[in-house]
Amino acid sequence: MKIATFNANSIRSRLPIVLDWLATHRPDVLGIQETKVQDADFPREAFEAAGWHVAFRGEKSYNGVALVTREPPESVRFGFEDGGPADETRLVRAVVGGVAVVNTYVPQGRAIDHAMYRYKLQWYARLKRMFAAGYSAGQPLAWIGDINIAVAPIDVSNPAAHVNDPCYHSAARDAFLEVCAFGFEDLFRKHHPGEESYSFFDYRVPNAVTRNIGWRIDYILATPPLAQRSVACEIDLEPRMREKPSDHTFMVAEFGKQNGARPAPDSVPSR
DNA sequence: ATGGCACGCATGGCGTGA
Repeated sequence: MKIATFNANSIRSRLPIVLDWLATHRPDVLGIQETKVQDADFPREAFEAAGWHVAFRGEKSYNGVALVTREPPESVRFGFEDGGPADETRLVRAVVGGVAVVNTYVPQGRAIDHAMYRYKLQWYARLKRMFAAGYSAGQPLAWIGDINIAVAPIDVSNPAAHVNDPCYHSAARDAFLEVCAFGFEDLFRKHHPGEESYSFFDYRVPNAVTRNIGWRIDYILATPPLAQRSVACEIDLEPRMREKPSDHTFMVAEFGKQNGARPAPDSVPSR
């Protein structure tokens, strides 16, 4: 099984790159963030013509998430259901091949003295409650997406220069780690301890990819039953080197067969 | 790396991203 994530920075602008990547890598599920398109204009037909299922929720210009799958997904739901802002264009979840998948576009935060930063911290707290209420660390569960945190110094170039950046500030790192305490393991770091690799490269930095100046802010996180099955997790820099790239690139994790064959009874999230 | 890019928009400069 393969699970992948990609912040597209406009799915319409990135359609050729996404369709090429899907055809080459054939993931079971690809979570996309920042589709930047309202649902009526989402290029659904292009995915379906290529044989993919796609579930999406977006808005004009901003945000937007999607799940692209080889098989029809089960139990697709958008947004929080906790009485706060649903943010349906930042959170989509489903069950794919017996694995629960939560795909998020966490708010970036703008600046640590901005209201959106407080909202970002609340977002992690809401995620923690959502996982605690609807899932178990004993079930195969993946939390994927643009999570907008470099969690350790090796996850951003020149970390000392970014201590007040909303994607590296200690309060946000702590809030992210609080969600991870539910039982998530960072699969890229599991397979590449100590490696300084990034998933985002600012357009404004010349030759950022070849100079390796960027951020690792996209993640594939897994609960123990799923993490134990992971055999690889890679950042694919090739799409970031193409013409008209996103500023992020793809990450993909591969999993071996589960022990036993059938999912645990609690593998479907409860309401 | 942060003046420098790219996105979408009832566009012709602006808000946003990270």
